[in-house]
Amino acid sequence: MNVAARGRPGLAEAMHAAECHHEEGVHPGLKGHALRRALAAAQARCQATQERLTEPRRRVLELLLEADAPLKAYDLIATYGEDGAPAKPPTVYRALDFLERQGFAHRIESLNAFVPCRLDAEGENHTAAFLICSCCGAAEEFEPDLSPGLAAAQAKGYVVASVTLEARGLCPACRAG
Amino acid sequence: MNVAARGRPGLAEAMHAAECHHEEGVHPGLKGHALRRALAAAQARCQATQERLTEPRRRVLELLLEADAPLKAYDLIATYGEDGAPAKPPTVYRALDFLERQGFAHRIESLNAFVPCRLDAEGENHTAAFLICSCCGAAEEFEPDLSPGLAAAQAKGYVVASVTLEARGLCPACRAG
DNA sequence: ACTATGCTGTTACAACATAACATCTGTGTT
DNA sequence: AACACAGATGTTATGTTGTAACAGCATAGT
Repeated sequence: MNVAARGRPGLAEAMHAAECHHEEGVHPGLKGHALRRALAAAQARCQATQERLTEPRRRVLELLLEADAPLKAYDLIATYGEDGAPAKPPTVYRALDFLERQGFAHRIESLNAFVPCRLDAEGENHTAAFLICSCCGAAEEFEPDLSPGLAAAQAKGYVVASVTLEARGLCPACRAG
Repeated sequence: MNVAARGRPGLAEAMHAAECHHEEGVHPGLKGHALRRALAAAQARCQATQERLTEPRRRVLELLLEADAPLKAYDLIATYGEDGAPAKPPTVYRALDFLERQGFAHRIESLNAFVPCRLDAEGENHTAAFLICSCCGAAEEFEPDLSPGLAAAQAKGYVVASVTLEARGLCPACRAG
């Protein structure tokens, strides 16, 4: 893999180039005012919970928010420095751990990649579920209805603590194109 | 990680040792006659579809079937040789690709580990879903009811090709203990 | 100021996975 | 039988993803 750092590409561009020629997806990535507003909101939520949005955490969240698509840890590492200098891996992985704990970001297991949480989750730890486009690489978060699955689990005597749900397919744009 | 190869441990034992003292889980792992029968069934299904259950494929499937819990690729690599000699990584990864394509095995993304398919899936490519015990490491496959999630996806215009569903929690044994 | 706790920086390494290419094996064709 | 093709394997090397361990720093409570 190792998509170059310039222009902050992420997964989408790679898959895009390989497979189709559609316009970029559903989540344009934040810039300028919207970006600052999202970071300020995260800051505020941290203050409310006695957590600290320190510089590496803020920076990693910023990179995720700017991106159009899921980012790999090593994409974050490569683009971390404002001057172009890469971060050390633990810096980024620790920030990602924090962001996941706080619900600011999610890991997409099937991609080994990360996205900022796009849902207004003032509410606590929601279950993250994703629709991942095989063509353009975009990943859209949605609120799954897990009731049938959880019922099945309870019927077997399990106590479920968390659920990962990742669906692959084609987004509307790529399906049409 | 790197659990030693002796005794074919897998994930469960590692977590087990670390966290609790329950008896081994839901899927004892096949031996002797049951094992041979499962392998013969796989062989038969391959002949029916013009596929070849070659030696590395058969061996990797055998190791998965014998195990009590999900196995990491490098567990398979380490225990591959009947004489104790390890396999080369591509040997095992290629066999796993084949077994997944045929529906004989599944990858559990959140563990980077593999299990044999425990469902009588004569029927084609079913969606694999797992209940994973955080305590003993056992992973139980079940048939998820995806209708609500798929409906939501279609409502957004997505065409879903495949779904990954992994739930973590406590199995009945560990919950009780 | 003192100290406990959590965060950061750094080095080094472990764990997971694949590219590339040569060789072999089975199958169908000439 | 010889051939050629497709797919499987063996092998080397390398790429990608993730963490352990420890030293130093910052913040908040006493």
